[in-house]
Amino acid sequence: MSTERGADPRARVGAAARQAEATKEAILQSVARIVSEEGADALTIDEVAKSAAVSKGGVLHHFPSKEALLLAAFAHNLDSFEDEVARLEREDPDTPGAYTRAYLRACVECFGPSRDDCLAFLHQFRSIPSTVRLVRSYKERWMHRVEQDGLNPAIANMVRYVGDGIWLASTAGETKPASFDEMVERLLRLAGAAESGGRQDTAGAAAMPKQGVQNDDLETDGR
Amino acid sequence: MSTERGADPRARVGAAARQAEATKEAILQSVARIVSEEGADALTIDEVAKSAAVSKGGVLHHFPSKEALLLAAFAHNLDSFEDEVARLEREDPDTPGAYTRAYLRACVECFGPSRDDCLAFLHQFRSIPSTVRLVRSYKERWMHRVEQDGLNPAIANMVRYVGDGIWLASTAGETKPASFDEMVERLLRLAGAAESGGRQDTAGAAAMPKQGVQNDDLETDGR
DNA sequence: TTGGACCGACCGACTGGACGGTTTGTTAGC
DNA sequence: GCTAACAAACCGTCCAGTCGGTCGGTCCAA
Repeated sequence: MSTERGADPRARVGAAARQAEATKEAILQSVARIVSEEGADALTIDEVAKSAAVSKGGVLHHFPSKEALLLAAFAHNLDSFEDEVARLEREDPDTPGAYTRAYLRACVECFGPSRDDCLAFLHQFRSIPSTVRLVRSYKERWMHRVEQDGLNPAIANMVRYVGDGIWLASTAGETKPASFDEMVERLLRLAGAAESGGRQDTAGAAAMPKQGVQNDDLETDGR
Repeated sequence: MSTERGADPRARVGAAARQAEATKEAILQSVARIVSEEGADALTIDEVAKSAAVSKGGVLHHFPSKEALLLAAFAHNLDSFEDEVARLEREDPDTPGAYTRAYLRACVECFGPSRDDCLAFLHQFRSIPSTVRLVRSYKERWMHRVEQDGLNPAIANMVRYVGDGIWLASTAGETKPASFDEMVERLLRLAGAAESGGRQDTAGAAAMPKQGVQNDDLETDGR
């Protein structure tokens, strides 16, 4: 879990600092809960404050604007998704396509109870440039990982699109169709057979660092 | 094209009525344009009115609320997508999977210039019940068509998820990855080979009528 | 055919509420 | 006592929806 938001230079400690960190976490969880249970339109700062048992000023203290709040929550969501993919990848033997299979399995989990974590931030894609950038960097990490995965990129892309489609369906309230499991099985088999185009060079693995919330343009803490 | 919005009982004629219909069409097109070019947040009634060269009162005259306007535009969008699928299906020999292949091809077109028509109405899914119902009826029509398609439902579902994923990627501003065409080819082949579970009975084809904008709960015209 | 009654299409100023953000205060840890 | 972590009242803007009104067709009786 990447709850520690990347080594703050002026690392603070103490009871107060820990309390503040807990408050931030509560705020982010409230955002996720509201969006998933009541829809994106219900996401107001006042509502977040009430849900997190903090005042409006408290929310604005940690996240200087609603945009910053959205961005942080979005990043938090993407991070935990990537953590989950990484966890699933570790459970799978190191054959070509391991990452892609883990990615698919993580997407499938969206239909379970953890669906509440799937934030419906789509509506912000176009209007918030920083969100667009965040999604782009997320996709670049994905491409980077796929490159090392030694799988036919056409298959990897297919899996990604299916994953996005599953996510979309789940946020729209759909339930699993009868043939769902068979479909997943088929895809896993596709991603399991080393169709490959030959393993690309694996040098520079993990060369692309995870960015998390740290964005150049939008500080999420203090001023 | 289903531009004729289902036989109005008290069928009016005359120049005024035609003008009114043209105005409604202009309003709906403005909604589509604004959402695709400026994002869902920029969609205000004032903006729609300005773009359609109509007054705010004029917009509200045809669509009694913003919700009704959104619903009508969404239905309009879904309708034209289904029209496109139907057109593509007619160009494909009548083998099992014809519908599914047409569906995929229609989704692929989202990456082209017609992407502007892909309304980003997702953000309304949860908050507007009538929209949820609309999407559900749309999916039921899809299921109905797939049933007649004589294809393995797992494949059909896979294609649908990929289509949704493509749509999602396009609204997020992504471009086609290098392996895109190969992926589509693979899927088309999957949907072309009659993996089947045997053709289901074809009786009652088109038994499920298209609903279009006519909803029980939300009139879009008059008062 | 014409004139008046009627109606739908459309206009635009106005209102009331919601909501993002600011400012000023208060408390507690270091 | 200085600063971070909040609280709470407050402000300004934006925006959906209302409402009184205008204008051009349409219809029908004389």
